[in-house]
Amino acid sequence: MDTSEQCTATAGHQCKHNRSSAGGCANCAVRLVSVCGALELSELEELERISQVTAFAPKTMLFDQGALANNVFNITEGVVRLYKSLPDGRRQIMGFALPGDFLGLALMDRYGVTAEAITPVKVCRFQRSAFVHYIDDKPHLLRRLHEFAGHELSLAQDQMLLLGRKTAEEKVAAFLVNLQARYARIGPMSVTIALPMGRQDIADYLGLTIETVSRTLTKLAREKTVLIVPDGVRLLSSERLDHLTAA
Amino acid sequence: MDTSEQCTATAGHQCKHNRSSAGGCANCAVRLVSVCGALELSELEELERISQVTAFAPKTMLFDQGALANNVFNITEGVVRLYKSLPDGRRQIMGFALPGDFLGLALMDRYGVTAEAITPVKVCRFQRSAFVHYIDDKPHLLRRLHEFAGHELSLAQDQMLLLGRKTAEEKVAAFLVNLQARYARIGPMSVTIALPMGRQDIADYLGLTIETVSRTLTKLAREKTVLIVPDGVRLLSSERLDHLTAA
DNA sequence: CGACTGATTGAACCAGCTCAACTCATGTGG
DNA sequence: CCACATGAGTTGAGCTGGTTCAATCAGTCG
Repeated sequence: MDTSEQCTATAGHQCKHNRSSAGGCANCAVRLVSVCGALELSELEELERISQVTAFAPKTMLFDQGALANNVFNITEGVVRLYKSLPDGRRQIMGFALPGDFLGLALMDRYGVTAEAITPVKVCRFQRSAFVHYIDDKPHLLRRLHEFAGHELSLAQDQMLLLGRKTAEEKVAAFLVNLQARYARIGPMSVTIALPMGRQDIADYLGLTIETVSRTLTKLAREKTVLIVPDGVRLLSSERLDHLTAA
Repeated sequence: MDTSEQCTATAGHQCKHNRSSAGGCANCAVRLVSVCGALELSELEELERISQVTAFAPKTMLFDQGALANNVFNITEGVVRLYKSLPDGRRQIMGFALPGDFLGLALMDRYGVTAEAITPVKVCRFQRSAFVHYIDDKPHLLRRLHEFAGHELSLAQDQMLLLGRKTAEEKVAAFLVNLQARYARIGPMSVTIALPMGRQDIADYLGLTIETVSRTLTKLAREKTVLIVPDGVRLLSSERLDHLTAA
């Protein structure tokens, strides 16, 4: 597997200040839902100067568990999986990062997880040192980062409850409902949920095996709770799903 | 069960400015490992003015999942369990808070978990609004809070890996080793680990049943990896435990 | 002493896992 | 255009780690 970053020193010039959606941060589609939403236009320009738009192909690594955290990232397009691995290959996916999500929130000196692109991904990348310095005299941005961290922590606790105490069916239902809600934050509300990640990723996120995920989805489809479509799922009975999710 | 707070409006006068270890914050045993460690002496005095030392008896509730987060807490003595419950009674303990730990770190408007004293507990309690105001012009304290939140998040991720992918034996071993490390931060390093929480609490923390926890401890004891003592465990083979924890 | 609470142990069970076969696209090169 | 890999997903059949249910044990308190 290609584990190198795209658009590094050798390729950086291709990307710098070359925003995907022309107009830079001010026109960024995910600005308001991202940490940048806390910034004034003048501050945005300053931030833009230390940012670097970078693209990652599917299955390439943004950063590796345990490596020095030289960069922090704001995702603008695509989906990233964040995971920890055990020496024998067991893997737990901590979450799927979507556009608007910030990677490196904790600002710690080493990455706690590995991040890999699932789809083609675009990010705003910042040198951590530059970003930390930028924050220094912007307590409102630090507050925003802290809010995001608090939200992450809350999600992590929900996930602990899920992993420790829920059944396979409840896990899969919660996964679908939560993903729907997250998509709704960055795009139109829809009952058709794209699943860019494979079944193995879903399994490693829910603490199940790929077979159990497959069987559970089939079961939900048999009872007309969902309809399985190519690369996604349509939620037919939110009622049933909500019941499974809450319980 | 008594779910009322000790030392509230009716009893507050008994506690206010009546530090357990005389001398107030400046002499606080856990100050340096707590969020207060980031403060100057003059700032400490100001903080002390908005704090209220409060005691909780075992099995009393500090706050309830979903309630308005009117207070934040800094634990100075005792052990607190933090958990989420499902409507049918299933419970997941998110963590055990020890002296030096801060509750309400995320500063969100509602508590995400329930907090209950396991042992007799003493805390410094702050009105959240007063605490947030106090922070306003102290970015170094906010940075400290953010560091703590990042650490919490990292622990939560370790716990997700544990819950999703580890065996009962690995879970119990990790629990003991981690608890040993946390005790060592606030007291002398020791191979004898107090277990103030019951087996059911350990089970609900590790995503197991009480019987499996008991059987696993018995197994570790049979093979001389640990020695079970009243209200605790002595770690006999850190080597074996570390091996189980890493794997 | 009896009553109660927490912990341990045993035995049967089962949700989810393992192993294996099969399906269904998608791709590829002869 | 077809033969044939290749990879992701599904399905089946049997197994097992951990649960469930139940009995026993060990303190502790009144």
